[in-house]
Amino acid sequence: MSDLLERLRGRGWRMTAQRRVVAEVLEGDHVHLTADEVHARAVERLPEISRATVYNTLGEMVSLGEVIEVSTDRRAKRYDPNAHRPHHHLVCGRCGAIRDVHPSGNPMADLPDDERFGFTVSDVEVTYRGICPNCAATA
Amino acid sequence: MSDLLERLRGRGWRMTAQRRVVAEVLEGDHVHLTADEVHARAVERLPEISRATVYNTLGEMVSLGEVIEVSTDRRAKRYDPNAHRPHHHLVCGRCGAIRDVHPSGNPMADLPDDERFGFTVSDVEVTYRGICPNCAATA
DNA sequence: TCCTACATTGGACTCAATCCAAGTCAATTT
DNA sequence: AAATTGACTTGGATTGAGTCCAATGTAGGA
Ligand SMILES: [Mn+2]
Ligand SMILES: [Mn+2]
Ligand SMILES: [Zn+2]
Ligand SMILES: [Zn+2]
Repeated sequence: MSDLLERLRGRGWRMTAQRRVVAEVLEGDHVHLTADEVHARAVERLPEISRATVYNTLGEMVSLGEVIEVSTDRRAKRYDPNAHRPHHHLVCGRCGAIRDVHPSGNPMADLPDDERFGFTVSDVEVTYRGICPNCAATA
Repeated sequence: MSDLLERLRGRGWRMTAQRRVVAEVLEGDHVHLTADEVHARAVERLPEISRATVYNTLGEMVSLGEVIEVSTDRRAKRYDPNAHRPHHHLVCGRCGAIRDVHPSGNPMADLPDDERFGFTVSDVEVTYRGICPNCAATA
């Protein structure tokens, strides 16, 4: 049963078939689907669901903090249900595979005061890039 | 005289008025202009320059490694002539101001082997987010 | 069961970027 | 200096991701 769905229900959401399938599609670890991928999988369960609703639902999940948006390239945004454990991303430059990673240390502490230009720094986002073992094998 | 322009000339580029003004617009530190901003400034010097040429020229500078593309948000890409000293970015979430920063330490060393999933990691990109002093003052 | 505020829908629209065929021109050759 | 030619430039059409909207449908409370 959907962990994400349970949390959303608990927030007093009006539950609809559309929202249910979107939440169900986002189950799992290392899930980073585009809106169109979410839509394609949702359609398998609920053929009449529209792209607009998928966008609406994902957008609401994001503003509720239950899903995060990930932009590792300039293509479509990806939607990540792993919102409750802060993490960064490791991306394969060949096939686009994305893994959640948890670096040791705090990258924010690595920014010296004299490199802050008077900014109040509140967040840091780290993207590691490389080649995944699968692509390395099929070199 | 343009440092960037000198490097491009040295690579055997056919020199045109259009390429010259694009290179000149990209002079300076902490420069992170969008293609449209580059175009607007280029038009002041060469009124008939087209958007397509600005895109072409920026794209070539990028593939020559003389300019880097920066995507700190989902809006237009930004073009950064500071390609020869690796750096990261500090971004104001309110006004979009971008500063070049050089964190101490090597963020790539912060990714433990058991968090690499067999990837060959070749690059890391860090974006610090916060509020700039200007925006903090006009809170 | 009825009501209505909220949710869904398809299509039009935006924005950044790319593509293209036709025209232009920088640099080499004669 | 003129001719040549392949690279460069141009405006407009096209694409891709996402947003907006007015009309329609419906979940959940009364
Ligand atoms: Mn993730
Ligand atoms: Mn920069
Ligand atoms: Zn791969
Ligand atoms: Zn600011």
